Amino acid sequence: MPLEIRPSQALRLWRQVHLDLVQDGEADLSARQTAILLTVYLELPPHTVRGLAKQLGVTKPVITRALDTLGKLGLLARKRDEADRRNVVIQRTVAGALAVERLADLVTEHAKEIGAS
Amino acid sequence: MPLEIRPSQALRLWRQVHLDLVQDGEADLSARQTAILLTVYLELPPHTVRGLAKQLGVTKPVITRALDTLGKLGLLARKRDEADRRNVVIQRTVAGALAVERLADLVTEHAKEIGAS
DNA sequence: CCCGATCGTTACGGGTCCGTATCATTATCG
DNA sequence: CGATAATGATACGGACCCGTAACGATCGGG
Repeated sequence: MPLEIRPSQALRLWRQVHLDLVQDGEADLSARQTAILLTVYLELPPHTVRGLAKQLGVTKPVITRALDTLGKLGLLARKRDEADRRNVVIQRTVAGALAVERLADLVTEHAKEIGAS
Repeated sequence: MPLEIRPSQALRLWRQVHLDLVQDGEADLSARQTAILLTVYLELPPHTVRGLAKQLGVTKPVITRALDTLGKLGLLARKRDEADRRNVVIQRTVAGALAVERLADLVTEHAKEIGAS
């Protein structure tokens, strides 16, 4: 069964969630960083710099820098692939999992409130 | 009727929309910038720097800088308030309205696909 | 009129990020 | 072997953004 949502509801949901993220002092992630974070947490491993760059349609340095920042925030971790030492595997972290879970709660919560529009 | 969505669906929706925004070469807006943009387009005018700062729980320079960028992108416009010339009124633009509309379509479209999970 | 309050902007030092080009490291295959 | 390919990181000049503090412009009340 498809998820029914009207454009006006979609926008209100989008705004409310972003408002909460800002107000709660969460890290001010860009769309790119968010896309990377969620891809790592939702798609099956392994995740590499090259793979992410291809999926997002951006260059490799963009991914490297985003990983620098997300790593500094503790939301993701890098590990050398021992099988092929050219590769770097991007891994999840406890803090990252919590942040993603929190985002999911935020969305579902605001979705409930948005019923009547 | 409340909008029913499960956490796993919420995350998939969030990822898909962000992925589209990145892939389509849209401006890489931060959470703060998105919150400002949607607030201006969804809430009743007038919008001022001070009012936005209070709503988002950030300082005034944050709003000023975000308006610099969003203005440069053509998504918002500034105008001096002639009644009280200390104030600046933030206004919508055609390009901004289109971008917001496009975001709404993106969300509703992906919501439809996400039914079975 | 003038003095305090209010508004948005700017200055500052420091961090992040951009795209392009180049790099070192590692793997692969003739 | 050695040459080539592939991966992720780095250098670069330039742009953006941060938080704190100060600023000029404007309004309003005594």
